[in-house]
Amino acid sequence: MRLINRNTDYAIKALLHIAGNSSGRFPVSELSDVLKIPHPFLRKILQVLQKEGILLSSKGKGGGFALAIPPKRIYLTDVMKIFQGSLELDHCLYRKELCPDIKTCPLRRKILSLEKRFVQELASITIQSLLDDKP
Amino acid sequence: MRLINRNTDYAIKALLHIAGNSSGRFPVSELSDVLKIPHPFLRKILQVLQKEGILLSSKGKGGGFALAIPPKRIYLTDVMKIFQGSLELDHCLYRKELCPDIKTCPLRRKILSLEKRFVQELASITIQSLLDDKP
DNA sequence: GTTAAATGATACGTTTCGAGTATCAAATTG
DNA sequence: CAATTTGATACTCGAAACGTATCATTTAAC
Ligand code: FES
Ligand code: FES
Repeated sequence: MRLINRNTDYAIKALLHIAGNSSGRFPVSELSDVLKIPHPFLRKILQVLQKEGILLSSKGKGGGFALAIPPKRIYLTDVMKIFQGSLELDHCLYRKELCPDIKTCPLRRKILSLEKRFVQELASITIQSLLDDKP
Repeated sequence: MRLINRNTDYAIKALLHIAGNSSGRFPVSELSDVLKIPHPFLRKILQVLQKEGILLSSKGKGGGFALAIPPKRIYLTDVMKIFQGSLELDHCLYRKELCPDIKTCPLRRKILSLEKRFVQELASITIQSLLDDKP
């Protein structure tokens, strides 16, 4: 099962690098170098994080990206939502509204309850907590 | 997030139908009719379940599929493994063996522990337990 | 002010994979 | 034999994931 896609993973890695090194601005060139992520791809990702208010950016020489909010307030689930959409563990193939079985589907009830707890646990992970875990 | 794909879902629905109606053999034609699943697609799915020892099959007139083992012993996670591969919530994009960060990746540890509990809970679901839930 | 280095915006290409179809062969029943 | 069923397997199609390319804009340093 794919829990986390590349966009999210790269985003988290970039955020960890920025949060873990308190210099001012990090240009994409530095990040893509250190993290071995294709430059234009990472750039697109960071631009999204900027639009979403997680990163600040400045153009021109000496520019780059910096955190817009403290690592404690950057949640893994936020990043996942940005790059992967809803976190619901959608077992149902049809769009929920259209599913002919939604009333009777026995899988649905079971999974909804498991889902809730799982997402709650996921939601406790922040950039800060990931940093704290590092050796 | 896609927890369950179409193969798995269709497989579960077919298994529920078979388990819930104690006639002898269920030809694909009947199942695909009742469950509104394209005939050749469902057929392929049931053939896999047969190979995996979950269904019995017999050819020819009056043939079809029947459970090979009791509903209590058919686990959702077994079906998921068959059609979706490993249940690991693989956050890592690279194949595990090749991932350059596998030692240091802070996401990995966090997610592995959440994963364990989640899969354990999933693993409690069987065809029988789904049947019992039905109204 | 010119130039180099950076991001903003956005369009495009490529690969992968999920979902479903098509076909022929083999078995079973009557 | 004829009809009905599964076995095996190759193929198509479309969407989504993944990644590239390009041009415009801003900024700092010289
Ligand atoms: S198949 Fe749609 S809710 Fe279960
Ligand atoms: S990125 Fe490979 S283990 Fe985390």
